[in-house]
Amino acid sequence: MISVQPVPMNTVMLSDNTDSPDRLSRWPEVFVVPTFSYEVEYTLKEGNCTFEKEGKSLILTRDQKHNILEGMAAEIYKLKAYPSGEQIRKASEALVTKHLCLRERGSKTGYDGWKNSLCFKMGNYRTKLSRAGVKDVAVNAGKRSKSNPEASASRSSIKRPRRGEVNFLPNYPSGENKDILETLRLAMVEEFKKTTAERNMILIHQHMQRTFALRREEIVNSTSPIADLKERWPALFGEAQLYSEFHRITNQNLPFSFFAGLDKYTQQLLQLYKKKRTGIFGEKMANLLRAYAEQVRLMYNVLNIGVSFSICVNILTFVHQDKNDKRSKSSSFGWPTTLLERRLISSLQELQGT
DNA sequence: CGTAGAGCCATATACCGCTA
DNA sequence: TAGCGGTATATGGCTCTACG
Repeated sequence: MISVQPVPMNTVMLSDNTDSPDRLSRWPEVFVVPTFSYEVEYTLKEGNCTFEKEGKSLILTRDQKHNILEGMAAEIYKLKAYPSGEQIRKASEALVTKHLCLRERGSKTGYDGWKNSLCFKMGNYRTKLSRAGVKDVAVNAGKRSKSNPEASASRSSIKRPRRGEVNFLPNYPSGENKDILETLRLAMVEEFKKTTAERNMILIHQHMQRTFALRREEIVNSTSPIADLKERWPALFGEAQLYSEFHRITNQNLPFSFFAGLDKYTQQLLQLYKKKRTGIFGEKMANLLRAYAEQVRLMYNVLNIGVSFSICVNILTFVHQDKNDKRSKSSSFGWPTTLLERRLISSLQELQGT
């Protein structure tokens, strides 16, 4: 069972200071096609008119196609250095949806060719960026080949970007270098030698933000044991910073997404519990529901924002009713009725109704 | 106008992690 | 452990540009 200690929303959590690229959003539901060069935009505008009138697709010159692919690649790279096939498919679909004249007649979807071209383009684009020294792609480049047989094999001893790791290996923030960031790291280690009451948590949070690139570099490039990591980055193992770091890497709020995921299974959980309330299983379920309810209540109370309404209502009202049922049978469920609880249930039900 | 060089797209191949 | 899928890299072919 996780213990939720929410991160105050007025922290700097959403403003990563990680340079190049600032991946502050996850892959969108609908990919936003960028604006291309003036010449290409004009040609597309004309082409779209012709397509609407005569149904003719546009024939692009080499440079025009290059401009489109380059623009698309740059836009995709802002979101992810290594997009999945599905993500490239979505981008291609968005492209031919916005510019109907780019729809291919030969393919079933109308964008199979674009998808293929974008796949290759992303590969070439990564090579280009890697040669320019962009870290999150350069880390995987320069591996063994016919001309370079002595080099280590690709993908060996390297932590690859996982699904959801949108900020895999960011460059240092502009104006910062390793020495400056190392000084900040040491300052944090010093802070952690103080007592909890004396510790400057605001300073630690700010330093953790600034040193994100350095930390990622250490984690991605070296396979340091956890003990070393704990020694070098003690703040990382605190609950608030753990959530913040997760957010910095994936742009996702860990506790919220956990509860959102759990939300889907609430009904089944409750039905399961209703069917079997006795024995060890029933006891475990009761404990589980109580703990969830407590966490949800805590989150709602502290953050005062509406997350996971249905789970709140489902669990809290259920536990509340269940407790009353049990009481009527002179068996305490062990759940204290508080003003807060009653206020919360009614306010959640109100919100649910709106 | 012919040619060399550069840049780009696309293909082939090797390698590695993941999974059934 | 074999097969699959994803990635890096080398390279071929094409087009464009600069230059003599």
